[in-house]
Amino acid sequence: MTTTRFAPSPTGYIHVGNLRTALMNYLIARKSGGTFILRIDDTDQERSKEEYVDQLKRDLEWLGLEWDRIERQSLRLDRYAEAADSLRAMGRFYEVFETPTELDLKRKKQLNMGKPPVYDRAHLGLTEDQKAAFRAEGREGYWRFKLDQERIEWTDGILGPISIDAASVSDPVLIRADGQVLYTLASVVDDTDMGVTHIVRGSDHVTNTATQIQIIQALGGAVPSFAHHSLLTGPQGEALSKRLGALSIKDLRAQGVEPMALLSLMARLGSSDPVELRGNMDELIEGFDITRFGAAPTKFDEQDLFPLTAKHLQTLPLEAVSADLASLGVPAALAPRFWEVARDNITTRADLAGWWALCRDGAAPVIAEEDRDFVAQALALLPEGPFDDQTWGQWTAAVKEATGRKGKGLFMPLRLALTGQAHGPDMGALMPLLQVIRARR
RNA sequence: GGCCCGUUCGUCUAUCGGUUAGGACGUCAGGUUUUCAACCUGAAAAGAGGGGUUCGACUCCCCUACGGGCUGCCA
Repeated sequence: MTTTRFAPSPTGYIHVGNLRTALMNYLIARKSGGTFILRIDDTDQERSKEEYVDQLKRDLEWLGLEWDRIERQSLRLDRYAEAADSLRAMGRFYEVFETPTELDLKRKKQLNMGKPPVYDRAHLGLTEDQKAAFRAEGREGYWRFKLDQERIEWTDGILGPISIDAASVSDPVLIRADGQVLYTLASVVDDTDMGVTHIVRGSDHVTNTATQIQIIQALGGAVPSFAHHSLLTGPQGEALSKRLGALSIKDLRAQGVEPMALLSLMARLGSSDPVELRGNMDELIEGFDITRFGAAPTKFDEQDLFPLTAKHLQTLPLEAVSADLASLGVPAALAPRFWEVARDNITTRADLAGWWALCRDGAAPVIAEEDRDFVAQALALLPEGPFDDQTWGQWTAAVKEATGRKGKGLFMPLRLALTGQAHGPDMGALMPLLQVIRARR
């Protein structure tokens, strides 16, 4: 039974990078008929906010990533305490008293001497008397996990064989002086308890994985299979973290990006499979393969979302946009034709407003100097409204007859005069919707 | 500084020693369409640099450069 999880910490809005992780885990679970858990990693009480939890759920719902189970770490504190006790009992946990300032100084010294900045285990064998002395100074102890200093190896689902020497990593702090359980421990306990079998996360967790494997083993859990995807960078290869604020799911949604466009891109970007618009979640699941992803950092350009959004909108039936049309004030009787005409010419739903304004109010005509006479002559031949399906064909035929113009030289000036734009819907279909011809006067 | 990963067309990438280095997106050019778009066809476009190993290297090894990550009493 495959079980995956998405474990965001609610300290901000989720962004495209988070989505990529969430989606991969979701697709793996769905592909195998397994379970997808949404786990709120809210052990950090100071930074976690309920507002972010709510928005996170809204984002996932909007995207259609349904979770089978939801968990919150803040509700599982006693489980972490039990795990800590058993680590203490087996001698893998030790209490230390260095202050952040002392640790910082130590690291700087090590760096200056050209040594790796790894915790030196100075407080590893502290006696009870020594601990009491530190406490007498007003210090509070916190707890580190004692790593076995051997090479830790695993076969990563994306990176392939990875080998990290535990000696190059500091013994991780798992419980803070104030008693707060840290991510490294909470995550491992949860993954084990919840039966998580596959973990896909960003490659920023690679080193964590090494230490977590040892913790899982110490606790007697089964080591899940890990896959670390590359991190997204901006179009120039710059770290995306600087712009992540602007790339929240919430904001992309506000910009008019459609869920399937976003999902289609994120399920393929960085893989060797082509990015192609998928119509629904099932197709996405069908076409997903984690082994196709590469280890190199992946450039992400949010502009790529818009062509996909446009393409997606073109596939939508009237029902999918009728609410949008109604709120624009498009009469129900005109809605089917309007959607037919407009849908090939919009990037986002918001663009509908412009086309409707054109139909309702007409457009400021654009008439080139050399076409002035031609357009005037043509307008004289344009019948009074309302127009129908035949109007454009009959009118242009008459204009052709009268002026001798044909092809682009015939049509483009008329398009510009009527719509003010060189690009736009099929004129024949648009004519019946045009209620005002401003070029006429 | 240390550790881990990476570097092939503009972009995402294929190639598990021998290929005209392939595809997708984008770009450009034609074509089709009495207009726009769509569509069809075609084209341009790539192995970071230097050493090895080998009959032969994009592919294996080493070095350098560059990019990303980690190096927290954050996640």
